Amino acid sequence: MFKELNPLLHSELRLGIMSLLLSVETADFVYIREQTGATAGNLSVQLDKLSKAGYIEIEKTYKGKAPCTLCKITPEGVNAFGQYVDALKSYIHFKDE
Amino acid sequence: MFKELNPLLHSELRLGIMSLLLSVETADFVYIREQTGATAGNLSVQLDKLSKAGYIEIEKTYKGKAPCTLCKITPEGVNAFGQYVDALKSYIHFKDE
DNA sequence: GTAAAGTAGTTTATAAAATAAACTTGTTAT
DNA sequence: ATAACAAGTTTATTTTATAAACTACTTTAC
Repeated sequence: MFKELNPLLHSELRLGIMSLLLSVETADFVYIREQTGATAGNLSVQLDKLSKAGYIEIEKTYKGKAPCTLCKITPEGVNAFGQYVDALKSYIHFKDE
Repeated sequence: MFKELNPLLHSELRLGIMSLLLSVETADFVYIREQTGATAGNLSVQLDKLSKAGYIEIEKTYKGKAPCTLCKITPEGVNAFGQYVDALKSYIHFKDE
């Protein structure tokens, strides 16, 4: 009846991160924090989870002398997101758009 | 950027319950348990939360001699669900259907 | 009739998760 | 040098989901 919702994606912040990364393909820590409104601590933890799951890749670089954490969605991430959306459709009937 | 996802609805089981009640308009405890695959304990707790939020109404009746807990979505529930779906669209681009 | 097994549901205890507060490391401005 | 700031991380706290254990009642078997 209802498809299982991947618990890693069924989280407001992680869903926002993934949604963002889907649209821009690469974003740094500060940008993600600003766009999602998350606290740095929370963001750090959630990025770590997504990274460990293989849904995103994290590269630590520098922007000038300041550290800069770059994030990028992986093909597995894109796939998992697609499946999540598909599962959502068993709960919700989307029309329009 | 991203709309807030009502935490009461952003839960796999509660979303399933609400989705179910939207389609049938009235369902009893056992039916909901079967359709969602939830354990009785978990279902009891989540129905209570939805009821306390005013999203569903619970009526305790009898089916013959056996107790029967009837659930029905309220207008506020319908409305909250609609807003939840709307918020989801800020995270996800739904096409088709 | 009474013991055993089953049904419907609740309460309570546990495990997992989200989140923020506190901290670390380095940098820029005074 | 010292103070204030930026980018993150680690740790601690609170919340939440979930299942296990329980209650109350009913039916079935002896």
